[in-house]
Amino acid sequence: MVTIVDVAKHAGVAPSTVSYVLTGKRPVSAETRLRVRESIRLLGYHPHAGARALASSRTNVLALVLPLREGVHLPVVMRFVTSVVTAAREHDMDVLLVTADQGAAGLRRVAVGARVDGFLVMDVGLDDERIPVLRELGRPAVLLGYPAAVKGLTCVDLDFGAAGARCVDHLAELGHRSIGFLGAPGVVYARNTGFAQRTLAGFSAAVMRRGIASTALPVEQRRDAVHAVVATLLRELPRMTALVVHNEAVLGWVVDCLRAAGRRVPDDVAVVAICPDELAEQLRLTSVELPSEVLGRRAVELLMAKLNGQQPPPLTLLPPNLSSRTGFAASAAG
Amino acid sequence: MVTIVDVAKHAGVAPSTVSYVLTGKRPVSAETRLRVRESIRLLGYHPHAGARALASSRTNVLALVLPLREGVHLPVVMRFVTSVVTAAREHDMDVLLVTADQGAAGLRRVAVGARVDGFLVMDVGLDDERIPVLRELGRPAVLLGYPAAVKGLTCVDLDFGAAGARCVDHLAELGHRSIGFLGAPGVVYARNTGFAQRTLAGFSAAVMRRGIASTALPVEQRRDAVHAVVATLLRELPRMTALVVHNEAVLGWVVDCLRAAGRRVPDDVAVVAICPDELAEQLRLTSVELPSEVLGRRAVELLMAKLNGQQPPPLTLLPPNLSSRTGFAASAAG
DNA sequence: GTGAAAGCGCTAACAA
DNA sequence: TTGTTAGCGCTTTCAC
Repeated sequence: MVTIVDVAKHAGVAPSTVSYVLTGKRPVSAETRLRVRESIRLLGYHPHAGARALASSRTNVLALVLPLREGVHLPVVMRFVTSVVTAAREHDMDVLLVTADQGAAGLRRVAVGARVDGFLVMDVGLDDERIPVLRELGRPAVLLGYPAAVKGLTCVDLDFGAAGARCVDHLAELGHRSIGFLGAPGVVYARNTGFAQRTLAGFSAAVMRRGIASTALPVEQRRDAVHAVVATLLRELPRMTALVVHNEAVLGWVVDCLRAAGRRVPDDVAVVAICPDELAEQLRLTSVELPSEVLGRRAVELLMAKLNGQQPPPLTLLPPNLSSRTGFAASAAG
Repeated sequence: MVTIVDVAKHAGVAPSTVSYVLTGKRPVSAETRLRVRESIRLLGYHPHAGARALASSRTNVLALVLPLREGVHLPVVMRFVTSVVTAAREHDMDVLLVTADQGAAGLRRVAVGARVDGFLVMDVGLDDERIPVLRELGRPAVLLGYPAAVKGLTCVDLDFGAAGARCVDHLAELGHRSIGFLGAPGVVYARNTGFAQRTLAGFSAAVMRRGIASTALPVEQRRDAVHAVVATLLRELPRMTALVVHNEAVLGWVVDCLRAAGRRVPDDVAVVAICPDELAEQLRLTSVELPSEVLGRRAVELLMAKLNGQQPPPLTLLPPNLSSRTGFAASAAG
């Protein structure tokens, strides 16, 4: 194995100099730096991660804590994971996967065992049990989603409240006066999940403010359930001309069911979705983007800031971004 | 920070004894072992991963190399990831995420930097560029999917050839004499991806053997494309009474399109899918399971065997498992 | 069955 | 601007 001593000998310098060339923690003359770099390349030297971690108490690894439970849309998680890994690599960081089922013990294990420098925690609920543990561990952490009290934390999220309101505003400006809302499965609301409740709250406040008629319903991820709930909505809100859908898993079925019920989309019912752009693009629906990539990147950047001793604000909310898609509706079967 | 020395002092033994209690690499009297365990618990001791890696040249981390490119079904990847993490934890291993876009350099970096003990590589193609790199690195690796030449490697996969044949056998036994096949997007076949080609090969050989009429077509992941391809199939194979679908992303649409074309499923056209059980269950379709969980677990076990110096066989093929679902077809819209 | 002590490869304080 | 060296916390050989 090639060690730092080998490189030092080869370049005719001290081991510490090689270290400083690598970390940049102290100035090295251009000439030596070049020579050292060349030796590193020639010998194919890669610093030993463990030795580095031991000596510097920095691992250059961050823990990504994933949910993977009912109601989370897997493609969204994957997009997020990808952007986190990519952004992390740009900061010379690797990503260790911790699944939520490992729970608080898992967090403690990787933190106390000095396996990671910090945490990225996805899918944080309004009263998340992991938060006290994270506080206790005292390791830098960034949360996706946010609990009721954000003091002393660092959280990022889409501004779901604003997203719900944005959909209403858009539809209201188009003249709609009766708007339905289809949300996540009931269990998601029962679980006190921040994003679902905040979207609904934003929607409700906006329709209230404008005096628009509305009905909101949860939707399970089964085709027959979608069929039933769409029927209910059409019955309860007979003059409905627009629909906001915050449930990417059933979005396609909702459109199918509306068409099957004789409603043209978007002519009779304008559908606005809160979902990944890709999906909305595919279904040709106006939508508020679920910016997984931006969120992942931002989360990594906030974590890096904390690792560098900075104190970012407790809550970063990304403004919603509505894309109007008024082209031809893709219609096939159904 | 609590170190092994603290624990040793607290228990009144030598640091090495604590180490041996933890690793089990040499017998310790029941009495001392108990005392040490108690001290560990009391002090909340977790060994420092870096120090351990440095001293033992074992990191207890495995690298999971993920694809994340066009044509891979994200939920399947996630299921696989979950089972890998779960199985790894049962062997006291953590999982480091490496995305395929980091390429060969990424593999080299984590291997030479002694960040991981071994590799799990997903979505291996018939002529995968990462294989020579893995050979060169000499680190234990297990591949999911397999290249043309498996000599000296360790590969696991579903026996896709047998899966394709199994579908035909099942349908032939039910009396079907004209069977269609809808596969992955064209690009997947062009990329020389093992699983797609092997399924098709197994299907083709089986229909040939039985003298069954058949047509096979690739399917893109757009609704209109599905509509078109189903129309083509019904035209080309007018007496078709059964259909094998190996493309989970469009499976729902295929059923929709058949029904829209006036064919009852499964009465007029019996559909057999090769897809995750969950999806088939939801659509009430007979299917050959895509056993992500089993594959992930098996892959981890093979890797652990290699890390323990064993030499598992170069190719493990899981036999296909067909579940017949002949209950009522769920019909909603369409 | 247990202890003592020599490293593992690197970083960072101290020295020049 | 660069070199010297003492650890970081653990494993493992050697000795008892």
